[in-house]
Amino acid sequence: MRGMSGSSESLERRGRSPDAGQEASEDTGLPRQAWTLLFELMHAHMRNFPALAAEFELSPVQAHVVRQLGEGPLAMSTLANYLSCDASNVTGLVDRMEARGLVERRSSEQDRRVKMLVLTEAGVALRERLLERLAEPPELIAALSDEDLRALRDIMRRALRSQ
Amino acid sequence: MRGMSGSSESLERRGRSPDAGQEASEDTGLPRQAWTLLFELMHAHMRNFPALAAEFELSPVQAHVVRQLGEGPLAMSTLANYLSCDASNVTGLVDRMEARGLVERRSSEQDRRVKMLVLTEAGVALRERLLERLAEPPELIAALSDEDLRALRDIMRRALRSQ
DNA sequence: TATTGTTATACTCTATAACTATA
DNA sequence: TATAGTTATAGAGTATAACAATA
Repeated sequence: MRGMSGSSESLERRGRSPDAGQEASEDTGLPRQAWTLLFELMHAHMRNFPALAAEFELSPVQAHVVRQLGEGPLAMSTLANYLSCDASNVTGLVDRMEARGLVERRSSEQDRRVKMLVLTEAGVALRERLLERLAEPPELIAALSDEDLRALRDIMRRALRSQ
Repeated sequence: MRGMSGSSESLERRGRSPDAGQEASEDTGLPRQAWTLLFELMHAHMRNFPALAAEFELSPVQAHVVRQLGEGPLAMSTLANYLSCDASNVTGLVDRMEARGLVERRSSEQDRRVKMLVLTEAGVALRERLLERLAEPPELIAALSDEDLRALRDIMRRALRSQ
């Protein structure tokens, strides 16, 4: 479909040799080396995201909204914030998802300017299938050894802890 | 801006406890545990990609094209392939980038149906700045210990090797 | 006055279908 | 006939600006 594309090319300016990122003292370059490779893998995968969303007849953004909307009512302004987009876009986005019966607008009783979004029953069901699909590891990951997987999992936990 | 949003929410259906992904036998769930956490970090970061592209007055897709176009002439159809989009879109995309002086169309001499894309001098200069910017590790990664960074780098190398 | 959501407008990205020029 | 790129058209996502309702 569209979106970020994958690449087998390194981000390093020096070129694409298998050990690009080995230059300079290892310690000064270490975060950059690790990040560059991680970024490459990320883009290789994100390239498939629009197609994955399309499996559920969702646009990439809609898939993301369904994913975000799991934790109960969310103000439209909060959603705009999560999506890093202008509030005006959320109106049309929610219009389309509401027309498909995935979400509902409910006026807040505390502040009548605010409209809270909730998934419909159909939305919740779709979300469960989507999350299940998203959690399927791609080949690139599934092919790693158990030792690497354990290490990767633990490193990711430590990285996300600081969030 | 827009795009994938970050989330502090786990993909696991069971919930968002710090050790979601710990359930079941560790070995059967290991790829999924590692992937779920990696996916979370990916999305947290991809959320910033449109803003990063905008630093260079590029749309996300244009930024991606600049990145891809580093290895010399590329047929428009090949670019469409890389972008996982229809060839008709590449016409407009390249029109806009050509108008900005970033790329040039050159008719192939082997097959006069084909047009090869090359970065202009300005395009090359922009690409170098962009790659430099993309290679900057985000805080989440930069904060990891050297030991974790080394392990992460090596695991990513092994994962990408199988590509 | 400030904030929430909407509307209006414009641009980019995307898909499909029909077209052209080559092969 | 088949392929590479274009054009036409339509829909989705995005930004900015102006607006109504509410705080």
